[in-house]
Amino acid sequence: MARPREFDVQIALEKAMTLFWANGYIATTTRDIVEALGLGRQSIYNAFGDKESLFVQALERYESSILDPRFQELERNEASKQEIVRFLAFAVEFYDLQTPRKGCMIANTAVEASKHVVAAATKARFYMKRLDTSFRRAILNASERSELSKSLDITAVASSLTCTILGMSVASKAGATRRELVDMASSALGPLY
Amino acid sequence: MARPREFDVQIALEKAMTLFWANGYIATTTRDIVEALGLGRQSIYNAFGDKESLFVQALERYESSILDPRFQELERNEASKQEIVRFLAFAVEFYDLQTPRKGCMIANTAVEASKHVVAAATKARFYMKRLDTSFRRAILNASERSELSKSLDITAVASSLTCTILGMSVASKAGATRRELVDMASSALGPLY
DNA sequence: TTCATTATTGATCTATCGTTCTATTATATT
DNA sequence: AATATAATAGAACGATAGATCAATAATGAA
Repeated sequence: MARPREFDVQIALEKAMTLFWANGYIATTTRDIVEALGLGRQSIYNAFGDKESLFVQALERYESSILDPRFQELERNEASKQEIVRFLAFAVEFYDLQTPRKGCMIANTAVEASKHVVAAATKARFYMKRLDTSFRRAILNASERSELSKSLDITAVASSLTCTILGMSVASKAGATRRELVDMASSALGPLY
Repeated sequence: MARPREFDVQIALEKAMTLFWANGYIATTTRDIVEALGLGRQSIYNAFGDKESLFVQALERYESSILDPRFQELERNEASKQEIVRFLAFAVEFYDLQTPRKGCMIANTAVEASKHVVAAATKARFYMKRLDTSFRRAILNASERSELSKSLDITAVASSLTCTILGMSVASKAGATRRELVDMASSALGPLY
């Protein structure tokens, strides 16, 4: 009935995600996008709508392709101490190995884009809640298995771990060494031992 | 010999600082600046140079008027546990009471502007180092006074406190409650007790 | 085969970006 | 009082922002 699309929408979205992730929402121009995606302007507008809409879709792509896989273990019902440790260990790898350092796209978004893109503010808030909730659940499980000290303030530790993940994102962009990132993570895990 | 300036440079810089702090470097337009400062374009260019130069001066103003006073206690040679606790307590107030939440200007800069303003990247790196160094020194003092557990990894705890300060900045912008900020701070202080 | 529909291409739109120019105004020194 | 100097106000600059238009190409359904 109509002419078929010649490019893969998911691949294009992946490229847009990488671009926004590295450069932020505001600093990324539609010219940058056209160039990075290797497509015509109109094709991009047809497929994704305007810049803000593309950005939101790129954010969602980040959630599904980057975040979700990493949350999978931590969000299991039986997740416990080990899953928290593994999550933090992964965060260290994730942040350290980026070249250039891009940090966490959602954390970046909270800082940079939440004023201009309503959905970005919502997603940032939700991401923080997601971190907190899953950490909390895992700590609770560990506590029930008597793996932890009785006096542990579960709520506080969950908040602290969430804070650590966000802080590592900023620190990595500010040039933290791998060693520093490792220390941040391991020290935040202290209360669990 | 020449016509005197009609406005106070420091007051104008303060206004520019607040604007950049709230909206970031890229998203702040020269129109916004002209409007916020209540001055003519040319007067601003005369006094501060171009946008990037004004931004750097605003950053330096932030350091001297916001950061330095808060670092004063923590950076004393004899600073110890109490100064760390007070620093964190202040950070909670600082982040929580902002309306709207602006976080830390340097942390924001690390995320948003370090790609576009070389001086911003440098300052962010330096700020992180400054946090780390002063925390480390204070922990060392506390350790020498036998206020801490012998087995404490001083380097790791310093990194962790630094990470917490940065993380709280992001968290506060993402809508963290006061309670959450308090928990982040107090949990990061755990190793000191 | 025709036709409605959508993709593609690239030119083009208006608005706004950061910056500069021009003309005028106000002061300190001579 | 005259003059050199810098501040001020506002128009204007070229460049670029995000977005759209117009023309052409390619498909499936009738």
